[in-house]
Amino acid sequence: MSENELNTEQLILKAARKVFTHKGLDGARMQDIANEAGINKALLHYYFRSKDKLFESIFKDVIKTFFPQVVSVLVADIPLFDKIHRFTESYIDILAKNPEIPGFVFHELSKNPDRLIGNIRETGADIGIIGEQLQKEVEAGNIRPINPAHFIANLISMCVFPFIARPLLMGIMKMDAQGFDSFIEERKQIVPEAIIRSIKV
Amino acid sequence: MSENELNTEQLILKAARKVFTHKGLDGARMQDIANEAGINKALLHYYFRSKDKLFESIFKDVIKTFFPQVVSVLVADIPLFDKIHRFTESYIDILAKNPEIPGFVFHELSKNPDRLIGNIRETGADIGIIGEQLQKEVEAGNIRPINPAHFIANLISMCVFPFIARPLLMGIMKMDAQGFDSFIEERKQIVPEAIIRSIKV
DNA sequence: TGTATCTTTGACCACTTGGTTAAATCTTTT
DNA sequence: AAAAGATTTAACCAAGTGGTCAAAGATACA
Repeated sequence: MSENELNTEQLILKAARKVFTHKGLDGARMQDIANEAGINKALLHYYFRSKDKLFESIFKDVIKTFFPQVVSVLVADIPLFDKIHRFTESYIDILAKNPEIPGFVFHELSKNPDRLIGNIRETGADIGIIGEQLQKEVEAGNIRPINPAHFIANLISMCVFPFIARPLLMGIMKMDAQGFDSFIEERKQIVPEAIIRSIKV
Repeated sequence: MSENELNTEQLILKAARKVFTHKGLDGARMQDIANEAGINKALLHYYFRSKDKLFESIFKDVIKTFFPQVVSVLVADIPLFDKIHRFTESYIDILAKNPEIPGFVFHELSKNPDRLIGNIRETGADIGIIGEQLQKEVEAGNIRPINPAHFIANLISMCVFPFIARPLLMGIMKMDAQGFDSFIEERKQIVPEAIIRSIKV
C-alpha cells in the first residue's frame, strides 16, 4: 500500500471540505459527503459525532491553513514595495488554487460571526507590524500618510473580490473561464501597481 | 386605513426578502418567512407556488432594484474624475443601507451562476461606455492606459469588499459596529483618491 | 339577502434530514 | 487461534421539511 493513501478520517475530511466549501453548511447533506467519500453515512457519525462537529473541523482547518499563508508575507521583514508585490503574487496564487474558499469563509462568517473568536484570533494575525512599517516610510518621505486599515482593506479587496464575484465579472466583462484566468493573472501586475501609485508621494 | 399599509403579497415579499438575504436560500425556512410576515405557512404557497418561485421573485427584485442604481452613475455623461467620486459616494451609501445584499447575491450566484443570464443581463449593464471614456482620457493625456475591466474591478472591489468581509475586518482591525461605520464613511474619500492616483499620468 | 369568488387557516402528508443501533467484518493482542 | 477491540455497514427512527387540502372567513356581486 502506497504512502499517499488516505485513511478513513482523512478521506472524510477531504470529502467534507469539498462539499461544505461548495454548498455551504446549510446546503451540504451528510449523504453528499458520504457519497463523495465513498463510504456509509453512519461512518461519518462514527468519526465526527455530528454535522456541526464535522463542519467545525473543516472550518478550523480552512482558517488555519489559509490565514497564516496570507499573513506571513504581510508581516515579513522586507521593503514595503517588495512586500506589496510579493503579497499580491502569493495571495492571488493561493486564491487561484482555492477559488471557492473566500466565498465559503465570508458566507459562514456572516451567518455566524462568533466563529471568529475561536478561530482567526488564535492564528495571531497582528496588523500592528504593517502599520509601523507604513509609518516609517511616511517619515522617510517615501509615501503619503495613510490609515493602515484602509491600506490593507484596499490591498485585500482587489485581490480577493474577483474570486467572490467571479460569475458576475464573467457576465459583465463577457469573459469565458479561460478569459477569467488571464484576467486574474494580469491582476498580479495591476494590483501592486495601483496600490503603490496610490500611496507614493 | 392608511395608504402605506402593505397588502398580503407585499407583506410576504418583504418578509421573504429579509429571511432570504440573511439566511440564504438553503438556510431559509418557509416557516421562518411565515412567522416574519405574521401569517400562515399555507398562505405563502397560495401567493407563490413554491419556495423556489418565491426565492426567484426575491432574487429578481433585488437585482432589478440594486443594479440599475449602481450602473446609472457609471454610464452617466460626466467627467471621469467626477464620476469616480460620485460613483463611490452613491454606491457606498446604497451598500450601507443594504449591507447584506452583496453577500447574498454573490453566494447565490456562485451556487447557481445560470441565474445571471435571466436577470443581470436584462438590466442592460453595458461596460462599453466607460471603456470609451477611459480611452478618450488616455488620448487627451490625462490618465495612463488601463484595461477598463481592471479599472472597474478595482473600483467595485474597494467599495463592496468591506461589506462582504465585515466580521473579518472588524476582527483584525479591532473595530466595533460604530468603528466599522466610521471606517465605511472614510472610504468615500479614500477609495476615489486611491483610484484617481493610480490612473493619473 | 343570498351566492359566487377570493382569501386565510389548521390539520395533514410524503419525503428528506441528521442521527442511532445492533450486527457484521476486519485488526490487534495474547 | 481465540478473545478483545476497532471499524464498517444496513436498517431504522424521530424530527423537520416543503407542500396540499378541505373548510372557514371575508368580499364582491346579483
